[in-house]
Amino acid sequence: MSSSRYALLSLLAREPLSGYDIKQQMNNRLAPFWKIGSNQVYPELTKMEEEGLIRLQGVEQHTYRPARKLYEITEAGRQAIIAWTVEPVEMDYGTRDDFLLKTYNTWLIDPQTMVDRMEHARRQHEERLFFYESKAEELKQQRRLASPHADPIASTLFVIEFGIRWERLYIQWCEDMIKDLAIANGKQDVPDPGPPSSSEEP
Amino acid sequence: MSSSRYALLSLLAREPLSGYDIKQQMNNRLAPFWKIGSNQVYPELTKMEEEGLIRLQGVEQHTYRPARKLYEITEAGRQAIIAWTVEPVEMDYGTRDDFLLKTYNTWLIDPQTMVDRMEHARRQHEERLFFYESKAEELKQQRRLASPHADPIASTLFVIEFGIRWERLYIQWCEDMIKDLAIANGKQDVPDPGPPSSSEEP
DNA sequence: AGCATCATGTAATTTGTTACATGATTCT
DNA sequence: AGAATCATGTAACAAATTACATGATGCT
Repeated sequence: MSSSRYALLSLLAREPLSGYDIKQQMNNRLAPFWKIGSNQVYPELTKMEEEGLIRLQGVEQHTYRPARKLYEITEAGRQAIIAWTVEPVEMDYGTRDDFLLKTYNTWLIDPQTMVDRMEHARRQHEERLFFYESKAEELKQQRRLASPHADPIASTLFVIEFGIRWERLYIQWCEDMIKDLAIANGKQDVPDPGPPSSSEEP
Repeated sequence: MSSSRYALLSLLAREPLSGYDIKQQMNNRLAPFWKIGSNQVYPELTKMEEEGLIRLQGVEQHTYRPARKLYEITEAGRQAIIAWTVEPVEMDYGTRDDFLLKTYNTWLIDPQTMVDRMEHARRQHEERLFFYESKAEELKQQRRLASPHADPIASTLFVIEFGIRWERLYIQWCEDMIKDLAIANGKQDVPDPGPPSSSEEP
């Protein structure tokens, strides 16, 4: 069974949501860790309802727009998400990141072009870092200090914290590579592998 | 077009390889960043040959076993991988990590169980860290210091360096979460992180 | 004797992506 | 006027996983 269904259940374990809500939340909370399209959300919700993991809590009808179907998790669903969460994971080696793969090809590319790409990547990750940092601030306000380990917000903060560290790492790594390439470029005995010499192409 | 084909080309840009070699190298070099099954490798090689991006360099026949088909990259292939590498990437939010998703559900789980899982994860990442570190040492010996930016080994080191930092981050994050949960778990003893504490379920 | 390695591949199935379709409302 | 938002979904396609199939050799 795909983990995507458990991503849905993980959200529904916290509060009742519609399919639309779920998609939105993926971009605001689980954001960088899980993304899913409507094509997967709606059929999966139907399936999970049939299996009794969730149930329709109610339908909001605004006359002019499609019915908003709110789902809530059932006790069976709760047990299912707990059972899955508790299963030990084997680390997957399959984290695919295009930029990393491209970095592996640095030797094929004019250094200045590569530096440009790395600065581009760095900027993207900086943006996301800011996003996470403000998200984290916001959540820290809401956290119930009483029973932190049973508080969903504390769990969200774990994940956000990971995101923050990940973005910092990415930014730092980009900067360090840029430095390395600058040194290499500086020596300029470059018998370079050819193509688009200076500023821009494709 | 899937990036997987460019993973193949990235390897073939460095040296001629067979489909089997490619699979092996994914576990020794690109390891954590790209994985692929034989079902994708062989058909993709056929397709790329038809498109003129690679060509059959030779076939080694050992009588008793299947022919070993060595492929080499063509000039068209070289241009293709360069063009792809130079294309700016838009950061993808889709990095899926089951453990991160499970962490999001910490609040549902008995803290001690969660701590056990985090220790398990930490151990896995420690193993991989050691692997990367020794890999990096090995490669640093081979690096040609003359023109570092045109040296494929230097590019590999960029990627390995990322892996090293990533594993360190993961380990540190696990440790910090464990500490947090220990505090939450509270007044109890909470022995030092080390012995796999048994008393487990599913 | 039994299992891992080398080496190619195919088949079946599940996942995931991209695009499309509808349609009133509110924001710019 | 035109775009974005809310809200459901479907269809077509692309990609990935899992399992299977073959088969000699070498290692334990």
